[in-house]
Amino acid sequence: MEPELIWMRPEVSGVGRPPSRSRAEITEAAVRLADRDGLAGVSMRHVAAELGTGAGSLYRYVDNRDDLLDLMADHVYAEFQLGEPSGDWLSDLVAHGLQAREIFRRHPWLAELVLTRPVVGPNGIDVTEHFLAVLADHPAADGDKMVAMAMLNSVVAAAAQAEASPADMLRSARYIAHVAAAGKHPHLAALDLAPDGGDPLPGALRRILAGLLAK
Amino acid sequence: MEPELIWMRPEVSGVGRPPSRSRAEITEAAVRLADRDGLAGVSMRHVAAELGTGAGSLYRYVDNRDDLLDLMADHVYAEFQLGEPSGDWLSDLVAHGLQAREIFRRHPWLAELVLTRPVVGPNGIDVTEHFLAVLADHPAADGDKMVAMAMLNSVVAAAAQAEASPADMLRSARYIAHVAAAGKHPHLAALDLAPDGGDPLPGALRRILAGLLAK
DNA sequence: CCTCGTTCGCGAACATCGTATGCGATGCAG
DNA sequence: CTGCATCGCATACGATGTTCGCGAACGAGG
Repeated sequence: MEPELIWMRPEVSGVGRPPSRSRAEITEAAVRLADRDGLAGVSMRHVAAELGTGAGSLYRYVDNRDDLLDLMADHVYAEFQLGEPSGDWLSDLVAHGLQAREIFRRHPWLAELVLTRPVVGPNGIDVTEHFLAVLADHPAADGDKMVAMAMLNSVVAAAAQAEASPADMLRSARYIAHVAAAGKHPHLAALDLAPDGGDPLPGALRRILAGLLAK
Repeated sequence: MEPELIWMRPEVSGVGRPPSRSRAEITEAAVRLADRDGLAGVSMRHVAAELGTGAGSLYRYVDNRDDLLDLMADHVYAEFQLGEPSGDWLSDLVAHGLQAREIFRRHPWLAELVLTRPVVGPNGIDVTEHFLAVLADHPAADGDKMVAMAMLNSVVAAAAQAEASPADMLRSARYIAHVAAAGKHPHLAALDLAPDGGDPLPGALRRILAGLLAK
């Protein structure tokens, strides 16, 4: 009956026997495990084993598995290096997106998490604040800025996911080639997606952000 | 050892006892169930029960649960009404996005699915072909068109998800208000997201697409 | 019409999962 | 030193995805 985000609930109760572990410790173990075995490997039992404790004990720190996933996503968001805005908001945001890709590369499980749920822990909030700070002098409406941030995240996450599971991409490409060969989808058959060398992401982010936040 | 999409695998084998059900029948049962109980309610056992059969029997039609989810997503994509391009690509794409929202509203489980995996079944392919047809005369690069399509999907799916689970939105908003009150996030505290009446999505889609596909 | 080969439907089984509960141990406040 | 709230843990429960083996069902070939 407490539908509050986990960060709204106090970690220590103050009275009674003090806990032997912390949320941070559990989160780190879960992240370590996800980095090694993927999101599916993050079961309550495995996390508990990683900490040398029992599965049920985790529920003293976390209401359910979703809480743990929230903690994990926000935890790795601490890896963002949030510098001072340079005055060139476009370059700053593109750099921010590239930084996000590095984090997604270090933690391949993060993309799926970010696409499904919003990251609104302390670190997620700091990232949002930084994003808004970069755009502080931009005339766009606040709503549009938030949309731009969400789309920057989505694009980078989607790119990271494609990068992380090339087998799935090939499967889709094989099927598309198959139906294109049938001849009933001329535009699809005429698709030319060959990258012209180099990293396509920076240019894509530039165009997307410039388009979205055009004056 | 057959890493092909389910639509590449033949449904009927031609020899031996013929199956008593079809992929379509199973997919419809799964969709019906998801509409009623959400994605979590779509378990192999429940789907089987809906069809009056055993859980193991489904594996004659589908390799695993993910295959079934692929089938479901593509199945509801048949609800798209793909008319002839009007010549005004922007209006056509906005209308397409609003149509997508209607589908997401009818099938609240679809948003999560679309955000996680690409929809590349027969109907998904048709939708893509239609999207490209609308943009046939547009000078943008093919890659940019595909990015635009992905982002249109993401935005609508995200909006639909927010619409479908207002409780989660309120939880996040409550937390954000809490940290904003602490005073260390001035830009966040100054956020003004009040909608100025009316449906904000059409305008947002217009701006996004116009920005993305600007000449 | 009968037989053969193959596939089907199904029930049982297996490993694993998230989660609830009860109990003895623990450590701080007074 | 005592009281007591909280802790850690073992156990248990229901449900999940998936595999396997069996007998029944069906179409094709003779």
